[in-house]
Amino acid sequence: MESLQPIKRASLHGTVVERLRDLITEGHVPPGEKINEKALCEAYGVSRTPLREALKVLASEGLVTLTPNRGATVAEITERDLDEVFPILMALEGLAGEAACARMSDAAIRQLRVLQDEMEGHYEAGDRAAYFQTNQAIHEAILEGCENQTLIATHRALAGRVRRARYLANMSPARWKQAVEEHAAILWAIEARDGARTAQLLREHLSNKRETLRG
Amino acid sequence: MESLQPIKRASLHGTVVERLRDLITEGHVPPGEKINEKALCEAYGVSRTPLREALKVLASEGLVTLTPNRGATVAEITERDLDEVFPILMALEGLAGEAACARMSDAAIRQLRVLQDEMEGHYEAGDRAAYFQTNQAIHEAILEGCENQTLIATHRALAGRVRRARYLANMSPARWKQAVEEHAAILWAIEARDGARTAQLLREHLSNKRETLRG
DNA sequence: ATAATGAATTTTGTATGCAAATTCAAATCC
DNA sequence: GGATTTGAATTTGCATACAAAATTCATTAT
Repeated sequence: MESLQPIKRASLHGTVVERLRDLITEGHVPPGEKINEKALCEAYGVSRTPLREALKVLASEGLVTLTPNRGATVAEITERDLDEVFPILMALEGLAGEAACARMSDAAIRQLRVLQDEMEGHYEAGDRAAYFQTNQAIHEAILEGCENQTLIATHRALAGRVRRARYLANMSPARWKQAVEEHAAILWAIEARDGARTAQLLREHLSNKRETLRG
Repeated sequence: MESLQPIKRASLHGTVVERLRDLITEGHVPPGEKINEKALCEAYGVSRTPLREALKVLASEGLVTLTPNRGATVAEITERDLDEVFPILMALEGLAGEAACARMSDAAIRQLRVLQDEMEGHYEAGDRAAYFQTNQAIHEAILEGCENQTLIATHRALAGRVRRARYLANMSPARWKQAVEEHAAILWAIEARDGARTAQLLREHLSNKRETLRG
């Protein structure tokens, strides 16, 4: 019975963390931008205490930079950061893909196929925003498939840091086509439950993604 | 000139984060233990504000559990947590070992040899505490060697969660001997700058470590 | 004796207050 | 005119205050 579930009382600081995290990872606040506590407090209608707690958490996630006595800024993403993060994402997604092949239900894999078809539709239509979103959903679904909450959380934190960079990057038509094909191959490997191949393809896919982001 | 370096003004909450993190990862506070804010405030001589900010950060690192309106407890480590964390640590340390082989200076590798000899000395002497500490230092030195700050930070956060478990586990004499031998092999691979082999050996070493913790 | 009730106490979550540091700009000097 | 100084206005960091929730504990009812 749903009515017997514990009522989720969202704490203010928790809500603020989520709102701010979305704001930053979705790219609505440019990197390097100063975060004014007072202004944000008024915008959200909360006092400085929960806001500052949220900023500390986001700083530990690497989304904001805290400078003593100077407050918070949205963290910048350097080329070096991308060089650091992508090898880790490759390792993590490879690991997740391998586990997902072993653990995902057939139904979950069919759902992945639905997403893939949907994404190919966005590609055909040339809808970059929708493509990007479905792409994101596919990567997350594979991660969910590994059923390792720690891996999911670790990946999410790192992926969040570079999501903005991926938003901004506009792929060439050739690269876009290639990316869709890579995704198709990944899905075949998953449907065949070939863990090693899935891992390998995911790593290559991410490696290529890194190259398209290179400035 | 040292006198011209910026004076590092440690923020209170940052200091509290470090102190509390050590307290928990070193196992001085048992998992599940309730964290009383008032008591900790008095012990550290700080007010609740910086302490609570620190707790939020540690919660996002997975070291403490925050329950709405009920405060903080030291996070428990379940077998399932270990099953989740170790595969990730294997992937991360493998990645770090591979990079370290390519990037570490000869001097740094010689320093690693010093640590290895030191650790073998502790093994001969049967000094588990000292062995554990040097062991830790070796793993950290390899991580440092990869020169990937993001990888170092990600690894540190995950390793911190299971450090307590490793403290508690007492290896059998046979397993202890094997662990020392594994470390020797890892160092040979690093000295030969054989990245692939180093990665492989590190993953196996961690996999074995996981097995000794089981039960 | 045990369980249930509810008032007193403690603890938590958020807001506010205050001192120190930083920023910005007008005023000063070269 | 441009650089430098100085002081008011912000802004930050920490402490404290207060309301809501949870816990404790004595009291009552079964």
